[in-house]
Amino acid sequence: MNTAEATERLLEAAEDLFYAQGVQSVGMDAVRSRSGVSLKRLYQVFPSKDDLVAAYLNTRDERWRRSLREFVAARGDDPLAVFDWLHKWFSEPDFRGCAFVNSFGEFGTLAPGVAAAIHNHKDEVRAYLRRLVADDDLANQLFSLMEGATVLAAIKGDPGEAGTARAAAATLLAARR
Amino acid sequence: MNTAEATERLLEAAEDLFYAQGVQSVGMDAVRSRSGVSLKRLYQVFPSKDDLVAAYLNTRDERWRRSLREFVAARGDDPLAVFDWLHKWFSEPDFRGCAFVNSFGEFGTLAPGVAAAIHNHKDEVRAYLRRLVADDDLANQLFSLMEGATVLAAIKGDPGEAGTARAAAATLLAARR
DNA sequence: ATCGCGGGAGAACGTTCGTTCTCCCTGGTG
DNA sequence: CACCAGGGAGAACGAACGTTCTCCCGCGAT
Repeated sequence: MNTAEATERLLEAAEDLFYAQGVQSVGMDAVRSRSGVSLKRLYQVFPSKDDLVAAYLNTRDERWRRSLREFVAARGDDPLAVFDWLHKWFSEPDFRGCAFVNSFGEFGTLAPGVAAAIHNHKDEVRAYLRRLVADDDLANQLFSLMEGATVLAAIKGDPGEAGTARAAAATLLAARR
Repeated sequence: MNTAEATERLLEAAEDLFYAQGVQSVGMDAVRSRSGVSLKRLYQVFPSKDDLVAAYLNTRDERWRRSLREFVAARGDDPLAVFDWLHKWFSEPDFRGCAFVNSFGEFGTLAPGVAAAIHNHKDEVRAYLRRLVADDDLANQLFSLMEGATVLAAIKGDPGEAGTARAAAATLLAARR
């Protein structure tokens, strides 16, 4: 097994485990078992758990935003499509909320690499929304709705929060015309 | 020191430490040191850390909701006052987001006592908003805005998120008239 | 004064976890 | 075939943590 494949398998295992159970309750041994990559190799690729966590967050950020971007683009960049995508996401069987918000809950401002990844993710999403609606205030309001819907859907296990936020977003969009 | 005072001091220490640093990274020794209550007494009052955590969340829930309720009542139960209260909360120097959302990030659905406390808190807040606006759909939308603003204010350290959510709430309220 | 007991301080125990080390096998090279 | 660099499996190590245990003191009852 070469380094590239080991990296890929490690990130896949880390994402599955960290997202499902939280970072702190997953040991490096669990990552080794699920990935099939030896501990020695693991520590060659990611010298510490912090490095693995940062890499997990950054790869998840990119996949998550790409999925959202492509879905919305296929709907002619309609801002309301964002909330339809949220509904789809919330309905996935292993949905457990925003990985970045959850990690913030676990680490707060303590771990610098983690905090940087969280900030970067939220900044990128906000910038995307601003491009989508071309109105910074409105974009910020939609962002708040997105985050709130995600948190509540995760806690309640109810994808319907996406519909609530969508209706609010529709009202906000209509008020700007 | 009697049991009642020990309980009070333990809960105060637990809340300070758990909220500031997260539950998992605070050991029972730290709670003992800050509270000045011996370990023996600690385990008499709270037989396990889980019990202490559940008690922490439940006392925090009650204080938090009472503070919100009283503030909004003093403004004639104006729903927008909710967001002014949020701004005040976000501006506190030790603000670190919603304790319940953070705990959800740490424990997910794993710890039953914790999960129950989280559900209870969110249900109570939602019920309060429904009483305030007498329109369930609108209440749910405002709830989403509240949660989103809280998450973003915590991550960015910016109390201004309350103003963004307030503006959105004003638009939603106006649209219902 | 003596006894007994509840409580304080903190050592101790067993487990878990991040990280490193040991041992052995493999496979390519001369 | 001899050799050795590298990697796999997992033991080992040191720290941290939840929980329990030991030891001792002080105080109320007899």
